[in-house]
Amino acid sequence: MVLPRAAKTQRRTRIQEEKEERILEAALEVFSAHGFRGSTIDQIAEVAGMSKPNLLYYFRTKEAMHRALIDRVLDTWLDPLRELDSEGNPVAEIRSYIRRKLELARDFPRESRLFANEILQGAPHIEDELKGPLKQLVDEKAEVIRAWAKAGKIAKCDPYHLIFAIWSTTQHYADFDVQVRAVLGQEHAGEGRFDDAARFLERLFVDGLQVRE
Amino acid sequence: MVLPRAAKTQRRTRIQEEKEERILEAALEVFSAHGFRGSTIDQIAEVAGMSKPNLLYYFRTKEAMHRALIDRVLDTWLDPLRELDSEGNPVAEIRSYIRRKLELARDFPRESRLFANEILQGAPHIEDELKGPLKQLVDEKAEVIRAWAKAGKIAKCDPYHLIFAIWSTTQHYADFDVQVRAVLGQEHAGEGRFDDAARFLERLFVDGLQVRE
DNA sequence: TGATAATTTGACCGGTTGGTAAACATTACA
DNA sequence: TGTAATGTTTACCAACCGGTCAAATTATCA
Repeated sequence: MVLPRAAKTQRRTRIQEEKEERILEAALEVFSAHGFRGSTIDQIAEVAGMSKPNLLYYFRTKEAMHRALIDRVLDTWLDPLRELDSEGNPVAEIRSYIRRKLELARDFPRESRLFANEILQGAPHIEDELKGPLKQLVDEKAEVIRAWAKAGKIAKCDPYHLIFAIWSTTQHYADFDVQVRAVLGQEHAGEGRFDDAARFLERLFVDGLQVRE
Repeated sequence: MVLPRAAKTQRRTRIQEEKEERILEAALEVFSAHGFRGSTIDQIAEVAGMSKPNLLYYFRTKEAMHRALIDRVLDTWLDPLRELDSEGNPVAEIRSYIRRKLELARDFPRESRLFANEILQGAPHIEDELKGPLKQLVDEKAEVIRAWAKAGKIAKCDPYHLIFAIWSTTQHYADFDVQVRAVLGQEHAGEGRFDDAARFLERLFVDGLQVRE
């Protein structure tokens, strides 16, 4: 039989799990570096150390690979925001949200670039995720922030734009890494830039959120 | 004769100027939406309303189009930073820098995305510009900011990361527009989000830069 | 107006790319 | 062990894509 393609069987075999894992790892490497259109199945196959038809045995199309990858990575990507705790100390919560996001940018830049590529080009494959789960989560957390402001625990500010500002400043160090490196030059080539960024951003946001008068 | 290709002649004809203009406008539309690799000459030709060989009469290769486009847009893109005046009032200067960058993101989102696409994928075509003119300009302006901090006119902070933060927060509204729209939802679909962003960002940075104690 | 240069186009080419078909190899399991 | 299901590979195809060429059309100007 030729068809099953890991769908008909109830239980996934050991080989299926291993190979799908290897493929998605390779797909992350390639898609995050060149975008969907700029990536080829051959490139992914080479990184995975498998033949092209073999990849297509596990994922019927290039789109299916991309989709599976996005589904897998999206949850992890949103975890830091989910952890924002309405019961905690507001300023401390936001500070550690920034730190977690920056750690993600440092440790998982490929995941960040995967989404950046996608959104930059109009989010043709993840529009539903943006308008559904993402919006829902942001709405919920924006309400938490708004409540903090109302209670006088942080300065009044637009919670949506605060979240955008935290996203953009932290992800910048993953998505625009080559620019950051180019501007900072050789002397800051190490990972120290993330510590500098953390210090700067925590100060910027924490001072900006302090209640005035 | 078949060859000239707008190079042999000393003076560019009216037709040459018009057509090159049309092509670069179309190229901006397409490259900014799909990235270099994701764009095809046919797409650009269709947007420009010209035939593919006709484009290639004015620009020998796809790369030449891209290169001409980047050269043309880069200067405009860096103008706001150039205008940062060491003689002016520090806080006012930074505030108006933010405002100008945000206006650029609102009025020229395609130009922003053009660079974002390029940098995100490792800046294969503009590495020299990043390490040369861009770094030079940023170094110069970082020194201005550092001097302001040293003179006690603004809070001490890492000037490079301050510039990165301003870049990322403002360009976010151009580069990740679909995400911003998706999260804000229908109700904020108009251009009002740029005014909200301006209010938020000016407050964030200005408060964050106020000298403490 | 006529000749020359500039511009435009349709037909085409070779390489790449996503994807398929079918033969072959390996694994799981009764 | 035998056999059916699963996994892998070779050869291949059709569409696409960057770019060329030569012929045809249009603009320029003496």
